Amino acid sequence: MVLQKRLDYGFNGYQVPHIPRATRSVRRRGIIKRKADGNGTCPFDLLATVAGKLLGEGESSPDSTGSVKGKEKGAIVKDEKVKEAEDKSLKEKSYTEGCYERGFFISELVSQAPVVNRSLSELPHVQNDTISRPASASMSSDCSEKLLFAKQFVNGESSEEHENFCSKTEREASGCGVFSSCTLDTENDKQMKIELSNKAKVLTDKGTAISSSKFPDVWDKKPSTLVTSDENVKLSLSTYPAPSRSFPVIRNDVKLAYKDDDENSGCTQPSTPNKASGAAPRVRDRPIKKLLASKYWVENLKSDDEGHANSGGKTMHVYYNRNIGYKRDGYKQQRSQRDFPFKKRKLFKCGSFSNSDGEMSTDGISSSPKNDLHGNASGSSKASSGGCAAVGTSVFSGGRPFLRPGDSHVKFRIKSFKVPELFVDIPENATIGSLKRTVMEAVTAILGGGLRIGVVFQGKKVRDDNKTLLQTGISHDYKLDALGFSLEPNPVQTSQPLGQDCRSCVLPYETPQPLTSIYVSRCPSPSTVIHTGIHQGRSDDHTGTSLSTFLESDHESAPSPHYAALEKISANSRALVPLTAVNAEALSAVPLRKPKRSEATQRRIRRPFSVSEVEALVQAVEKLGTGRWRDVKLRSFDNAKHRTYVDLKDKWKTLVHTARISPQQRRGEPVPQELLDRVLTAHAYWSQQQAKQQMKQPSETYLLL
DNA sequence: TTTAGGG
DNA sequence: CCCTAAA
Repeated sequence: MVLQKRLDYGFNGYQVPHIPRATRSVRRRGIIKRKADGNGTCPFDLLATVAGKLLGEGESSPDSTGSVKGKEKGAIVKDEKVKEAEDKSLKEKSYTEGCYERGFFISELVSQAPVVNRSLSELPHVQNDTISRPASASMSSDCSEKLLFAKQFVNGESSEEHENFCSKTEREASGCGVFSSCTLDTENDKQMKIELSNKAKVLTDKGTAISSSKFPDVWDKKPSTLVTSDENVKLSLSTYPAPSRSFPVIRNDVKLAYKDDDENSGCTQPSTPNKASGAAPRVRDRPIKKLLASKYWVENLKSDDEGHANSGGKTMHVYYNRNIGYKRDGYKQQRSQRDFPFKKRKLFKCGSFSNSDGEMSTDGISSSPKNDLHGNASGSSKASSGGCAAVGTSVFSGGRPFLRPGDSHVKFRIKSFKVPELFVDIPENATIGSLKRTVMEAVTAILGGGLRIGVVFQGKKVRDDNKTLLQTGISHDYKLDALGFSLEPNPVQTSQPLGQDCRSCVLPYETPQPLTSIYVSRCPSPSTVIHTGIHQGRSDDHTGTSLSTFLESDHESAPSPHYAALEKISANSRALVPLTAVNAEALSAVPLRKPKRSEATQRRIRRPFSVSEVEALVQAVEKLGTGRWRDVKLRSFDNAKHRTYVDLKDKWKTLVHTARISPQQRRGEPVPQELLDRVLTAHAYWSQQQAKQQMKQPSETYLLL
């Protein structure tokens, strides 16, 4: 759906602002302190990385021409259309074969209609396919959960690969996995879809593309390739919806993570390929590294991939099951264990907010990260027995309240925030750079807007904002009860973009469901940290989602790379931390709430106007003129609840501006020149009309006087 | 509530 | 997009 439309418009290029407006705003508001320069210094590069892999993998693609397209926008589409058919078939074939070769099960499902909002949980195995439509191949195994999973969507078809790290049996036997924490978010159909296009090339090779250690190579060799079609690659970075029986799930976060491992793997944008070697990497990799637990992690991650992608690989499967030491490969297993210590330590570093890099301004909140990672034994067991109905979004808290000598303050420590599912829909010919920015924007949007904090205490959601902590039961002396916070989308509903054709619509949180979860741990009284809390999920009022149970322990189990990956991703969400964490730190009267903005006045998420919307706007304005935004709204955006007349007015303002600047300076999804021309024409016309009125009015009044 | 503009 | 003065 998306693609077609775009093709119709015949443009291809896409430029993303270096620093998304939204980001700046957010930062300005103090939500995000860290600067996100389009240079790859931002933590979100991690995400981008995944895409990078996908893109780089296409070496063997049939339609790979090996050349790199220029930067010109538009005009590239024509030929592409012609080629599309054959390319498609080729790819399809290629992909299919690949899947079969690997013993994947391929299913075809057709969902022409944009079923974006479909509950993922409805179709455990094809959740994302639904979104992409036509032919999608989905691999699945007996194991209903996919711990790892990555996919590639091309031309509506999607190639994906799911990797299971455990079998049903395993899961059952082990009860709850220890890594529920790895879940970014599950049972959440909230997704973010981003679209943009660029010139970098992507290969739609087989599903294999995504996994396996060969990435680095491919990547390095071909930072960017060529594509002939305007296909989109969709990356779904999210947790797999937990089955009814929900188990902790680990997603392909891992994949995101490992890529950056290669110090110099060219996660760099096409334009800066050489940065790979030398000191340069530091600039970019550093942040990533911080997030990434360590190389060890990476290794493991890779291993995982290999192990699954290549059946014969000598990789190990890392299971994060504390109860059962399942091993498929002794060697690897050993290695994994060997690395544990490191991982743990590293994990702390990256997971803890105490990173003193100051970038996230979350310092000071946590003082003893290490302890935090080590769950309290009793707490752990308790947790596991609590039945992990892990739905994904859950919150925990644990630990003992920090008792202060004089007063009765409660300190909270939020261990981590998780970023909800992120859905990226990007043309194959998009550049890595734009992909990065896109993901960045997506994440920023999630973090910066439409979120509110939910508080769960003792398994119940605390809705009364006016209650005091004490009244609620949260006091400095409460036992091991869990206190949780959850990030939930604002009640603000989003409507579907104009009509059916939400081509490049950003699918924000259409439904109010918890987006993220936060792990909180009570600030440890001195050295004891317990962050194993269990909360029986309870349905949230209108959100219909439940805060699920979550358990976490790190005693025997080594932190999983997934976790690390998650942490990395989560790191970004640290942007959110300040709100709560800082408060806690400040230890103001009410540690949990930020009276002003955090709760009620959430900044709306950014929703770039699609071309279709622009067209509608232009058309309306041409007819109604400027200055009648309400009418414009009613006329063309009546059912786009998220577009207010002020928005339309603002959009028009920017459109006029856009039309006046050189194409090179434009950002975001390119607007057809034709439309821009109309904008200028209409603007000129109505300005003139207005001027006439101005001229007329004074005289009239004058005459009247 | 709408407009109109600056931020 | 947000915030607001004005209308």
